[in-house]
Amino acid sequence: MATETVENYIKAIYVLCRESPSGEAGVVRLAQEVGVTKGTATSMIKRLAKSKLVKAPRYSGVTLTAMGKKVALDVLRRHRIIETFLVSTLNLDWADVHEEAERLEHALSPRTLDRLDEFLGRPSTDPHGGPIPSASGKVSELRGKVLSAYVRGSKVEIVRILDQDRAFLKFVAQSGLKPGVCVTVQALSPEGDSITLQVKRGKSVTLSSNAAAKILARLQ
Amino acid sequence: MATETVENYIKAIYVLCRESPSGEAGVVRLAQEVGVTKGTATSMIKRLAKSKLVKAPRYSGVTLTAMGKKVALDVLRRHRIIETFLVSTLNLDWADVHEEAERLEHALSPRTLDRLDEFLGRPSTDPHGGPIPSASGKVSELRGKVLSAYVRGSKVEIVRILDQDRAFLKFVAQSGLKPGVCVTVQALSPEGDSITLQVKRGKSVTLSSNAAAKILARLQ
DNA sequence: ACATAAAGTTTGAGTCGTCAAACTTTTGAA
DNA sequence: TTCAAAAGTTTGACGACTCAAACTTTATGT
Repeated sequence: MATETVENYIKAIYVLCRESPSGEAGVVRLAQEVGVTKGTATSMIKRLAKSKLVKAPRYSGVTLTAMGKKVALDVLRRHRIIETFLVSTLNLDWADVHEEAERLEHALSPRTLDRLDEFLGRPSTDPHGGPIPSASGKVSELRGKVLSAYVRGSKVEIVRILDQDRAFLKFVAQSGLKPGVCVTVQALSPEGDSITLQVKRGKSVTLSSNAAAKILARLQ
Repeated sequence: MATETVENYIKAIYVLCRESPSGEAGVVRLAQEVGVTKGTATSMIKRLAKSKLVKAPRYSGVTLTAMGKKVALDVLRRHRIIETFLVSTLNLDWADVHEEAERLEHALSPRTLDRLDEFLGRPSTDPHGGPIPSASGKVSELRGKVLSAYVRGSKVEIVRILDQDRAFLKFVAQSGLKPGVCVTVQALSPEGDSITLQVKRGKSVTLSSNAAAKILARLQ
């Protein structure tokens, strides 16, 4: 069984690979994500490579093996089910649950996880719109484009928030941009590098394109 | 903050002190409880003593300091609230929840614990009848005597199961001796070293006095 | 193209929690 | 009372995970 630390590295590598265009995770970013120095990350990567969880050519990017991916999806499943529980059953703040789930995800037996999943009604996404991998390790990455990719006048539904940073989530919730909400692209300002959304009549929000790139939406 | 391992030792010491007549925990029993060798237990006790969580005169029994007791009650509170959740909300088997809670109890933030407690309706005991310490660290040890202490004909209510062993709990549940159930002492056999209880009309159970000493009950 | 910054690796050391085995103290039964 | 067994302690070693700092390789900007 993978240790808690190993699970954390694997999960971080998975996330980094997803969001990097090359599909590889860098050591420095990984170290930062896990909260260790780069030397530590390097030596852990070596161990992971030895146990066939990652591929890591020297002085190059890290990628998960099939085995590694399986572990990652398993951890992610636990993480997202717990987040869902914390928000929808215990009414914890949307922005706070990430760190809490981070700790709980390593302590759940498969049986308990399944009961929890059942109790929640087998949800398909977590509160941030992140898809919950199935028990057999399948994820349906939600179709949907980054907010900044739409043109003026588009009516779109928020589908997912990609960034788990507390402050950002707090802002997003404040602005009423939770998954499921429908908004209209009111203005695009290339000079101002920003996008303005109408959330409902009379209420609109302006985001930097950078921020808008962390929010996924789909037409209609 | 006490590490997970430290919390486990402290909790075990608390439990052993409760159940030993001298009020002290022995190293061998402690090691057994925590699942390590006695040498390991000794060295951990030293560390605990250094951080003022236990008193441990050389070659003598271990006891908790006020600080240690506070930690113990905090862990116990988490443990019992989680057990309650697992049984009453997730419908996990009565006999299985102990080990599960054992892992989860170290991963809950105070805020989440309180929400969980609220969700459960602020229960005062766990599914085995163990009292749940208050957030401020108070326990009301349930009044009630060991089953083997009653005389023939007594009508008593099961109050608590002291042993957390899976097989024993399984047997107890099977026999219908959960906390809250009323039974009558039908027979006492000093020769057979056993006690027979009538659980309901037509159903009776026989226990060794040893087993009966692990079940607490109170009159009427 | 080449200097240098950034990314990645290595080394040496430390902490935590553990074990096995040798050792010492206490205890209890003959 | 005495001496073996039980309880407790010490020692030396190990694996997992970490750091700081020195080092090497790769990428980049002028």
